[in-house]
Amino acid sequence: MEKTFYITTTLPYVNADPHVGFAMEFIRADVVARYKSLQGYDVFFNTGTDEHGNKLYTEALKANLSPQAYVDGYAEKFRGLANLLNITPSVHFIRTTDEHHMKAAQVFWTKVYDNGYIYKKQYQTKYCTGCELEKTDSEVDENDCCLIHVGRKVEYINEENYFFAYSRLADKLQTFYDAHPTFVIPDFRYNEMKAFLKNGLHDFSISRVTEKMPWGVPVPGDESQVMYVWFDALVNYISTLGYPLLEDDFEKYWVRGTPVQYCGKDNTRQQSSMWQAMLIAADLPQSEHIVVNGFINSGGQKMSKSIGNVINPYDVVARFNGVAGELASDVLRYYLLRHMNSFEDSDMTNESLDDAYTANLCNGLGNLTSRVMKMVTNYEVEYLLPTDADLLEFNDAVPEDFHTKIDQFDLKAAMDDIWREVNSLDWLIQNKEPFKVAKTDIDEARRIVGDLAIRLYIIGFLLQPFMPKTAETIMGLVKEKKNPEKPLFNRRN
RNA sequence: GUCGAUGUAGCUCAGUUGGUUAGAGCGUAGCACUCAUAAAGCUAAGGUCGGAGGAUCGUUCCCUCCCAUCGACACCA
Repeated sequence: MEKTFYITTTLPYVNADPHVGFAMEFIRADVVARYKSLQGYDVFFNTGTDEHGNKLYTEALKANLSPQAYVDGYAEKFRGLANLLNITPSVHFIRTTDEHHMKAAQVFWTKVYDNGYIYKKQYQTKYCTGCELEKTDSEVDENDCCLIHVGRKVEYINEENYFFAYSRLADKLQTFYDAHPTFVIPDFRYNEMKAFLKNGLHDFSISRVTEKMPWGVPVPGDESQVMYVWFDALVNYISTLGYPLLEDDFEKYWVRGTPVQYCGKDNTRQQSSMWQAMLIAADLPQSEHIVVNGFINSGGQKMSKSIGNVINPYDVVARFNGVAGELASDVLRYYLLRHMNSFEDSDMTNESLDDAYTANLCNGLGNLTSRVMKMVTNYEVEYLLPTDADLLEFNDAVPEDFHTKIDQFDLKAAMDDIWREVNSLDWLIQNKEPFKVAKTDIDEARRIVGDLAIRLYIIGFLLQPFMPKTAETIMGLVKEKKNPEKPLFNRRN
């Protein structure tokens, strides 16, 4: 039976331009997807956009647009990210406003309802007459006063909502956690989830009154309610696989494909607890791993428009177009993959990006390629390259633990391995001085340079999932024994 | 407040089941080479390993307390 693999990002909520934090998540998932493809897996890679809910509804009204038109505009911006970041072209892009998804969400709801995990209950919402808005618990102080209108107590409004019987799934969730010690990665996030579960689960509301907020998936059999956006959005991870159909792609990728879900740390609970409980309630198998990313700050502060430190992925790629040409997307990929911590919060600035570019791409990888290939062409060196099959195995040509690091989603550590190899090739050239040897013993020089070329090829090979275009360029040059016509990465002025 | 982390060279971080001079990359200064994108290589400067106690022959690495920073503690996609 063929090996299958499933990986998905979270679906970003489309109330703002694509954030570099999501670009990082998207790139990481892409690296794993590409890596698994190289390993011979049949890979299903999912991403998309989350497009329902109150926030988008009110924003659309403000912009004088229909909600659909409003989210259509954003969906394109997010879809464009795939091109910008050179994401593998076979990526599936699902929108929660897709007709199939909405139907799937309704079937999912019905299944959970039939299993007895959805019930109707009076729900008390908080309403600030100053803001003329409903308030959540985090938007009021301990005396139930609005944080914006200080001292003004909110009013309580009773409405009927559907609730999800989360609390009744605690035991099953606990059993699942106990049996899967690496379910959430990294483990400190898993510990948070275990503590959360231990503190006890409360049922939560999963619908809204249509009259107030119609922008959602209608609750099956009750036109007066729409699903709360969380409930509908989470179902995308399986609706993209054809759910409610349980054969074909669903069986192939969800059941057999060890589903991996990437998310940001603000999504840990939704992915690793609530969604898993929902799956149990619908009699469906759990995810295999939830991989949680940290946030990207800039200059030690959270990115925000008012501080003016927001870094837009489109701007970054545009900025490197002039010096790196079609490899510009790889510059951003390189930086986010190697210079951001694999699991914890990281800091990104244009200065550190420029430093990393100059040090490791211009002076490192790019320069190494030039110096090796120049000698290959000058001395007319011949060599035999290893096969893909050789390189996919654990062998001497591949850094120890390289594959393990990727399997554990520590992509930064794997990148560090590759650059250790770049550095050691530079050191080798300096140490063996083939350019001097060539003057007295051309055969020996060819032997040294041939070895360098093979090792450069391996660097290109290993780099494929991380920096696809750069990898392809390097492997092509070594294969064809050609000197690059121009530097891979030009220096910035 | 409760629980959990983190605090190591200018910056980003690694590290030791406790044992002679604490590591890497980037940055800085000097030397030197020419295959290469004035790149690469070598050398150097720079740290009381957050603070205070304790256990130990001995700890940055164990225990206690304190300080600082951060995260989780649910209806914020």
